[in-house]
Amino acid sequence: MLIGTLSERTGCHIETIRYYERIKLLPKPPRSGGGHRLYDREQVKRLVFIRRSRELGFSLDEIRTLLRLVDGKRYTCQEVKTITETHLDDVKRKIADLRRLQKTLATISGQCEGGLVPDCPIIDTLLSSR
Amino acid sequence: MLIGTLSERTGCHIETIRYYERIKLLPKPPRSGGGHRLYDREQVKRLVFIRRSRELGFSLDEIRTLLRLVDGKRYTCQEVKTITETHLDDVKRKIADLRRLQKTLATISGQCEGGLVPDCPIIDTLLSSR
DNA sequence: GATAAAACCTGTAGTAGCTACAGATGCAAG
DNA sequence: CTTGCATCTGTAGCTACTACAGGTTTTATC
Repeated sequence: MLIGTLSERTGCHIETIRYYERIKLLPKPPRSGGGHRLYDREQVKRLVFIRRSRELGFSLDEIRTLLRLVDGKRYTCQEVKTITETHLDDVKRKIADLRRLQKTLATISGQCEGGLVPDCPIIDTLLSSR
Repeated sequence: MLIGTLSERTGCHIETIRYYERIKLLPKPPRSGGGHRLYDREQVKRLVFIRRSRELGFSLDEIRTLLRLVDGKRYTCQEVKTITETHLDDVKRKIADLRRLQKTLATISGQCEGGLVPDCPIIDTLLSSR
């Protein structure tokens, strides 16, 4: 299987696949006589794992750790669960931060009538130190 | 006022101030005989504006636009309000995305008992293409 | 006036996670 | 044999900073 096929089957861009190889998330694949990368079904599985994890917001570093656990086959549920829950806490914190932002933005946006005058309560808010 | 003082008064790191100058968010300040940057109160105001906008999640590009409007003094409330509301929509979208993530993560984390067996429902989820 | 310490200077490289080239090959079909 | 697509390597770009290294200026103390 050539890189283009792997790309289609996983939904990862070709450049991304080569990038993952460079940073050692994917092993160096064997090559054809002309130097083209050759992949098998095992690599499809691995790349789908990576992609799925990215969709869930795991960092490449967290994914590297997960893959090491899976590769070593000596992982315990506890290790995996800990990584997941740490990440979940991150997500929760981000949501809380964004909610606060949303509130402030809605407030200052609501104060502005969108008229033609160059005296804008939004700008005023941004200019005042707090 | 030297860069260290500006830094203290605005809460921006010195490196960040120089960075903002490099990318033309801040104008090049006059220099002392020895080449040190000299700032006045006007620049404190401008930098506070930038900082406050960053805290609200505006990108440097959005801030550049806001500053251009303020600098030109020919902005209307409508222009400012549009930028703010576009940004607010962004924030709302991010919150929605993260909520979905949170749900999925909580679900898969809940399926896992955290035992010692190397058969983990989290890993299983990540390995399956959907 | 000498000296030491703090603050400042420039320029460059690193961070995350890709994406986008340029310019050179490999390979298959007509 | 040539056209055209896929692939190759290597490098630079993106956001918004941060962190040096190695040098100079300013300020404080003696």
